[in-house]
Amino acid sequence: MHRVLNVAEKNDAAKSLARLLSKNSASMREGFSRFNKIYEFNYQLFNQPVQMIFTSVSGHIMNCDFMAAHKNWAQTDPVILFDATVQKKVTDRALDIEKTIKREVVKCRTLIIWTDCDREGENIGYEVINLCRPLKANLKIYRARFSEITFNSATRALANLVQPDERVSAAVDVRQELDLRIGAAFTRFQTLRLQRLFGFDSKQVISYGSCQFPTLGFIVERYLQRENFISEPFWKIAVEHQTEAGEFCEFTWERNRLFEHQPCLMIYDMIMDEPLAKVMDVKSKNKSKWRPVALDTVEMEKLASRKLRMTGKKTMEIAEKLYMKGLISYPRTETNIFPTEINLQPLVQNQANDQRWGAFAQRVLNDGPQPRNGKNTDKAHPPIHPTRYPDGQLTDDENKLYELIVRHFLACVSKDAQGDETTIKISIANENFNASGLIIREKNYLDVYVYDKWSEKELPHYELNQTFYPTKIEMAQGETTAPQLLTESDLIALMEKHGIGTDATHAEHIAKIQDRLYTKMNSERRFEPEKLGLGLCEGYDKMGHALSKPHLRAELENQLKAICEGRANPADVLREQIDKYRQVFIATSVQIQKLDDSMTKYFGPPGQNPPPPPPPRPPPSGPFGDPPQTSRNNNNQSARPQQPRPPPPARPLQQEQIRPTNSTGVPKCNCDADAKELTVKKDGPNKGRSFFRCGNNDNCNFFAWKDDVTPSNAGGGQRQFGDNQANSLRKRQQSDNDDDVKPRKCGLCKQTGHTRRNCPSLNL
DNA sequence: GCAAGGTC
Repeated sequence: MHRVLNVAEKNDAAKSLARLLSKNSASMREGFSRFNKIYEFNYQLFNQPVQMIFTSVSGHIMNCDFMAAHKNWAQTDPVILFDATVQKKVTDRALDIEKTIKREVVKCRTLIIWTDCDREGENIGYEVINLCRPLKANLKIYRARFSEITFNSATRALANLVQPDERVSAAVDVRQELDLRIGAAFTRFQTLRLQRLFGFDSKQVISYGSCQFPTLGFIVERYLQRENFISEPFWKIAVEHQTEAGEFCEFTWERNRLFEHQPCLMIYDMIMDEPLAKVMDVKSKNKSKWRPVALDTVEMEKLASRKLRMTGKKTMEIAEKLYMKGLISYPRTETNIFPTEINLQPLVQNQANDQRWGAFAQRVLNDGPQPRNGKNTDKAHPPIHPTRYPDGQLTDDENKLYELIVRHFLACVSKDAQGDETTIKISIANENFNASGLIIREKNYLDVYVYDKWSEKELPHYELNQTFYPTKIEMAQGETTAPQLLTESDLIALMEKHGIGTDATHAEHIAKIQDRLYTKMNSERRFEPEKLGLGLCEGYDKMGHALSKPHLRAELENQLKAICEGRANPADVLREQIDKYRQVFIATSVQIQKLDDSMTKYFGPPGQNPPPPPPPRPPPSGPFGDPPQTSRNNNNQSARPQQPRPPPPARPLQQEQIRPTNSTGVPKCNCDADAKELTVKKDGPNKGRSFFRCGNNDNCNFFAWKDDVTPSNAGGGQRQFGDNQANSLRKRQQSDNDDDVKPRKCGLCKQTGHTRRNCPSLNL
């Protein structure tokens, strides 16, 4: 009988595939590796009986590295590493696996590759093929393509065997070689230089990597955005109403906020002239809050970070343990679609006796589990889900993560929450304000998914066209606030978005840049760069090669895709990329002073060992404060941040309306003379308020309130009144300030020929 | 002593 060697990416897959295809009749024996067993059974393949031998690797069994001659850091000029010979060979820890495969393949006529159907899987397949081909003449080689490990999928793969895809594998070879050459060259160069100049410990590696550096870059970029942030004031109008029954309702302005004080004040004045609110629209509609989509690795890490305060790395370690105990499915997956082959019923049933969520699981069983699926599939693994109920003790962390996975799973297969949303639109003096309320009808998934909140808000009843006087109309000042530092969840999302790392590795990159002392998680669990991270990013950014930005990696990713799809030749891509990075490397070594200067800012001048204490906290004058004096470098400018603090964005409207003033705070009028300060004498809300007019020309229409041209006084006003007071307030005179001015002018812009109602300045 | 990618 012919023998067929089948090799999967890991033992677990080999075991499951053998079990499914043999209908549970496979026998197991040991190989050389204690983790990778051999499973055997008879099968009908190509219309003839064969003996199937299933075994596995453990991911990659080979690694790409330099030859011994180039492994010595001190004796190798790093630039050579762009051209030095590299070789791929079996790693020490995979020697046992190699031995098993070599022993088994010589007994077989056919080799079938069952590695994961992604790019790395194809490459791992070729590692196996390259091991086997020299040992057996006329070995027939096939690739099994399967989207999940189920009977149907595996049977279909065997009935439709294809050839392995050399292009896909070649793309991975290109990536491996580039990552190695670039990583090693920059790491050795900067480590040796910074150790020598700034006295870092000889054991402290200052690494560069095409994933770790952009990850650090995200953190530094956000940090600098915060440091350089300039807050801008804004103004808004808030309306509140308390009904006679005592019910309370807050309305928000449809314009949200304005960045200029004057126009906001004009509108506010207009509203205060006629503060009668009219209900323009009352809408009520069903609103659903969607249950979560099936769980993939990225989402699990983000959730665990936000809800369990667990780092991505920790989460993956614990998930791995749960997986090894058979409690959850494979935790490294990009798939958030449940394959139709998976029977969800028994998986829900497993949870039905739990005290915490058993009753909910029972409800799901009664309705029939209906997963909410996302849009991604890696064609290798299902979404993360519980596979059985624990029968023994779990650690605290294991319990927490298992609970998260179960609750997410049950939520995903249950029903969306249902509610009724009411929105009320009112208009006051042609300005619109909205209020919205929510009543939850059915909590559904929210009953089990304790991580989501949906807050109810009840509104008073309003009738269409009803009018009322608000209890409070307030013009409030606020200011824009700086963006927050990144959480781990933010960081993972950014990496995902820019294609930095894979679902299996981003937690490792985040851990690595902390190990390297480039960044740390602060007490609020947000990432702030350390001096070393800031110095490195700033230095490289000044050189202008965007090494700390994600674009280079994204560009490589596009080229790899082109290789996979046959649009690009792997050798060409490799050569181009190596040439490009060699150039970047050379340019970097020419401009390395820029890195030294940035490092000097944080670690003091070079040549001192050990490094001096850090400079004092930067003064508020700039993002970094003034650089310390360097003994070697007289040109302090070079150590300054290259980007000066940007001026606040110009706001032309504001400049027209809030006039520049002279040293005593008096503005120029329209005929360019110093304006004249007057005070409102007439009784009314503005009595006693100072304003400016042209001092010498009746035809000059200039007017400005004094508190509008005095920056320290630019805040908003606040007025409160009850319904009974409204009449007196809305009768504010538009000519309060026009004591001695004829003819009457617009109360807003002080021009003649129109009134507040049709003032052109309201066309904001 | 270096990267990133698999996996135990």
